[in-house]
Amino acid sequence: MSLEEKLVREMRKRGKKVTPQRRFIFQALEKESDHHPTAEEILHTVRQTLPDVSLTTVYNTLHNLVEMELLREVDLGEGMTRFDTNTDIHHHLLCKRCGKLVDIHRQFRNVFLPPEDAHGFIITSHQVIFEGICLDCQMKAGMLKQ
Amino acid sequence: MSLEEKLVREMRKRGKKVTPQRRFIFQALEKESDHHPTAEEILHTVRQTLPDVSLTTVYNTLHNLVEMELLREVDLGEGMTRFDTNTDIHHHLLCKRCGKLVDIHRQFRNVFLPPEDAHGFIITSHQVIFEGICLDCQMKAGMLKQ
DNA sequence: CCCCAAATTATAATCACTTCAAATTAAAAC
DNA sequence: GTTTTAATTTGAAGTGATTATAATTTGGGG
Ligand SMILES: [Mn+2]
Ligand SMILES: [Mn+2]
Ligand SMILES: [Zn+2]
Ligand SMILES: [Zn+2]
Repeated sequence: MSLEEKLVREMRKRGKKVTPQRRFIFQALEKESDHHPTAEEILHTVRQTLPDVSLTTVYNTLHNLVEMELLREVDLGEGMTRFDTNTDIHHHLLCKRCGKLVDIHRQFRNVFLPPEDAHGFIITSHQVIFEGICLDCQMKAGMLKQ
Repeated sequence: MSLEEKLVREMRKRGKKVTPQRRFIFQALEKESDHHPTAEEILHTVRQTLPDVSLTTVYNTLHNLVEMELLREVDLGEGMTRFDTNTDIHHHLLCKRCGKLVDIHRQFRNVFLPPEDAHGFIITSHQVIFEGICLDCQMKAGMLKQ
């Protein structure tokens, strides 16, 4: 089942309308699922086939999906929010130079806060963010030996 | 040696001027060091004794300190940047309800990316972010048994 | 005490995102 | 198929944090 089909079903299941705008946004999410797109990027992709969609609709739809827990927001202090269709637990690796963002599927069993370190918080999630310099940026900077 | 003294010394060491504005910003950072203040919070504190400082100066000074690696920016997607005078490696615990941000000084030895998972990146740092609900917010929401 | 590069300031601009109110429309009811 | 209506879409205006600009002031070396 494609992501579009899945999201259409989930919308229907919750009595939400399936508009053309939403379908194309779902398609754009599927097409760009590998690189954690921003709302603007989704808008740009959707406008290639539906030139009059508004940015507001894109934000509306993305926020709906987040609320429905079918989409995850990833915010790493770059000044804009990225969206992640992968809602499984996973972590991220960010290039400080170009902003490239890669999934890390490794588990870190060790990452757990025992009650005495939790300051009374109820802990609902955690994420690990690695930062560094990607291959392309090492290349551009002439950082590769050999 | 107080934080103010330390920062004044570091400024002098790099040939930077020590202005009254900067001194009061250093004092504000020291005073608020426990709660990861924003630029606006620093501005507010400084204005209690120096009512005419500009927000621009606060941002300038904070960014200088970040560049000098004497201050760390913490951005967790709350829409504004917080500043952290603790530049040692440590992690954070964030309340999703009220934004309270607490330091975690525990080490997670496990958190390391072996080359085969690093996608060719040179990894320069990592951070763990825990999210949850703080005691105060549990209280307000009547979530505490007993 | 002078000098001037560095720092400060007010103002305007930017940028991602949100709000709003009017126009459109999906889909349920007939 | 037609009607109905609440949900959705839309462009325009608004927000809030941060940055840019350019004129004014000043710390600190000589
Ligand atoms: Mn991801
Ligand atoms: Mn901290
Ligand atoms: Zn890169
Ligand atoms: Zn809280």
